[in-house]
Amino acid sequence: MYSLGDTIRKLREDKELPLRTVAAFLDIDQAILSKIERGQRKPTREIVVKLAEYFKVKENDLLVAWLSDKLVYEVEDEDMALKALQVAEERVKYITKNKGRK
Amino acid sequence: MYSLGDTIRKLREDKELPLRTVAAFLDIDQAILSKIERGQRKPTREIVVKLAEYFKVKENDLLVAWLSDKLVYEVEDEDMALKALQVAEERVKYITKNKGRK
DNA sequence: TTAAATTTGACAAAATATGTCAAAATACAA
DNA sequence: TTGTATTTTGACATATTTTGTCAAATTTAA
Repeated sequence: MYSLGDTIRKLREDKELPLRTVAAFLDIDQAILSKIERGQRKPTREIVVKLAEYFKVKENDLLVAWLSDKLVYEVEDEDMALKALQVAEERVKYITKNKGRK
Repeated sequence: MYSLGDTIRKLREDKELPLRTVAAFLDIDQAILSKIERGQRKPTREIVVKLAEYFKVKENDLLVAWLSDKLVYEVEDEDMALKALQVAEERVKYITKNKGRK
């Protein structure tokens, strides 16, 4: 269960590409990419989509990692983190099920 | 499974209190409280704590509703919402388990 | 030691969240 | 209906957070 940062750092290092190269493709400063890989910054959705394209991995896999990163970040210093996630899960299930109706 | 807004609206209406009164206690504009109750605005953590105090309900119950509201809001227009929540849950469990160690 | 790559931190710009206010809408009693 | 209290709405201001830029410092590897 790896964070998005760990995942893209591995993808980049396996191809032996410098931050500079990937950052240029993404059209962001390499400093940001460095921080993203180490979890100090959260990438935008757009950057995640570009990363999937660049490394030719499934966009959805990266987006799930990205979204769950944000969720973990949002609850991490709360005691009721787990409980809140479980409640949110139930609510999302309910919303999905009733989609379209009233 | 009710949202935080529904919950506090019910608490307030059961006591037949106007927005004005509760908002004054919270030290916010009644317009904000109106929007919070209808889910158009997200209250701050501080406001949620004050609401629990005011209505004499468990602070944690309200905070769980508040946090899960924020989580649902964060994922709601994403296809992979449920998947992301499940991954986040696993990650939080892992983090909690290993808390203290490095 | 050099050169390339990475990391850091101060700062700026952009985006989002939060709050204020007054007017409009609603509810409801007289 | 009218009058009054309550609630809702939306334009706007302020505050906070996020995102990005840049240059210098650090690390890595030859």
